[in-house]
Amino acid sequence: MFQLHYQTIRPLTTAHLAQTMTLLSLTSEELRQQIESELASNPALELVEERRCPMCHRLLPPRGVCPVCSRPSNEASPEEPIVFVSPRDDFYTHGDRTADDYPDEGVSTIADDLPTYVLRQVAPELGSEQRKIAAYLLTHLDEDGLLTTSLIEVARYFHKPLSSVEAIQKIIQHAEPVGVGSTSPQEALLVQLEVLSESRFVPGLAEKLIREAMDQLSRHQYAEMARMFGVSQTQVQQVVRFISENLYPFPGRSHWGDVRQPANEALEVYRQPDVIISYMDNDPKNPLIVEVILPLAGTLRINPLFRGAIQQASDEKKDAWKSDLERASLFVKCMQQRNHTMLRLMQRLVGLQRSYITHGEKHLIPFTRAQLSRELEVHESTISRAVSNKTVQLPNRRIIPLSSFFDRSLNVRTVLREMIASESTPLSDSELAEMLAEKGFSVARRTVAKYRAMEGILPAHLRDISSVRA
DNA sequence: CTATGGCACGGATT
DNA sequence: AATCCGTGCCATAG
Repeated sequence: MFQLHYQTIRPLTTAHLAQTMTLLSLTSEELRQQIESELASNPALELVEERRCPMCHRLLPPRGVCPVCSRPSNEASPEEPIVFVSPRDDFYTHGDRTADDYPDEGVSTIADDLPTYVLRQVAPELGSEQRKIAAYLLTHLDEDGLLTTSLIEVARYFHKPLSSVEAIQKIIQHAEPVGVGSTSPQEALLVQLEVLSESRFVPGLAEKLIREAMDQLSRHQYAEMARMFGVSQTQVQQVVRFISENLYPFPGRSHWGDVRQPANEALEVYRQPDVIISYMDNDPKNPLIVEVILPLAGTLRINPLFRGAIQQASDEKKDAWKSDLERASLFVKCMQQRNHTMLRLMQRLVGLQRSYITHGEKHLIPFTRAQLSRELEVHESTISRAVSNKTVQLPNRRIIPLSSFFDRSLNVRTVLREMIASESTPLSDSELAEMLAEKGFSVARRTVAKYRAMEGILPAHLRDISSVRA
C-alpha cells in the first residue's frame, strides 16, 4: 500500500515491459544470479548494505521499517496477511533466528547439498545440543540419503542415551525428502508409509510386505509373497505398484533404482522456496506472514556517487556511463515492478486461501489464474509467469509449488480421500460420485476413477481385502 | 451384469 | 497455439 506509487507514472517502454516479464518468471535462485551478473557488469548499480531489524533480526529495505514488528496493532485484522518483500541471504526457515544459530554453515550457497537442506528444515525444532547431533548425523549420509553410522555409535560419541539420538533421527526422517537419515531402505519406506497414511488411503498389506518380505519385494517375487500372506497374486501386484509409485527406498534419489535421475527433478526438491509463509511468532492465532524472497543481503539502488562522477567524466566516457546509468535505473525499476506484482499476487492469494494454508488441502478454493488476473488487472500471462516454477513454504514447513494454489480439483480429491479412508464397506466409483454430489461436488463417475488413480487408491474390489485382512 | 480402465474429444486454461 | 482436464463411450475383467 505504501511503496507502490511509481507504478503507472512512467509510460512503460517495451524494454521495461520485457525485462519485468523476464524477472517475474525467475525463481529466487535465478533472480539472484541475474542480479549478481547485473551488479558485476554495471558500475552504476550498487547494493546498499544491509540493515537488520533490532527486534526480529530481519533484513530491512534501506529506508523502510520492519513490516512485522512495526505493524500498527490497532487496525490489524488477523485475517489480513502481512505481505512484504524480504531480502534475506540466509533462507532459514524462520525469520526470527539468525545465521549464528546454525552450526557449520558456510555462506549461503543457493543449491544446497542434501545435509544442509535437511538441517535447515529441522534446525528450528531443535535445541543447540540436539542440533549438533543432527548435524553430525547428516554429515554421515551416503548419496542415497541413508545413514552410514549406527545410532549406537553416535550415542556413544556424544555420551547421550540412545533414545535421544533416536528422537532426533525421527525428526530428520520426517523432513523432506521423507525417510532421509534412515539406516536402511526398509526403514525409509516405513517412514514414508507412515507419513503418507496421514493424508491418503494406504493398503494395509503394504506395511506387512515391507516389514516382513523386504527380500521378496526387492526381487519382485509376487508368487512367493502371495503365498506368505495368503492373498492373491494380483493383490500383491497392486500393492507393489502402489509402493513403487508412492514410496522410494533411497531418499537421496527421487525414484526407484535408477541413478540417472533427471537433473531438473533433483532441483525441484532441493530448491529454496520463493515465498515463505509463516505465523507471526509461530502462533496460529496471529496473522500470516508472507515473505517474498529477495535472495540478497541488502537492497539495490543506483549509486549516487556515480551520478556525480558522470558530470566530471571525459566526453568519451560520458556516453558509456550514461547508458550504464540508464540500464541500472531500468533494472531497478523492473525489480520494483516485479516485487510489486509478486506482493499483490500473494496478498490476494493468501487472503483468499488462508484456510487452505492453515487447515489443509480440503479447504482449497478452486481459483484460476484468469480470475486472479482480472482482479489484479494484469494480463493473464503475467500471472502465469509469476506462478510457474515457483515454490512456497507453508507454516508447517512443507514446500509446495505455487501452482497448487490453482489446482482445480485438489479439494474434491481430498474429500474423496477422506470418504474412502472412513468407508466401512468399499464403495464403488459411482457410489462415491453420488456421495460427492450430495456434498456439493458434482463430478462424473469417470472422474472419480481418475482422482482415485491420482491419489494412488486402489479400486473398490481390491481395497477391502488388503486392509480388513491386516 | 457391474465396475473400471483406455482412448479420444471438446472446452477451458495457460 | 499448446496443453490440461473432465467426460462420454466402449472394451474388458471379474
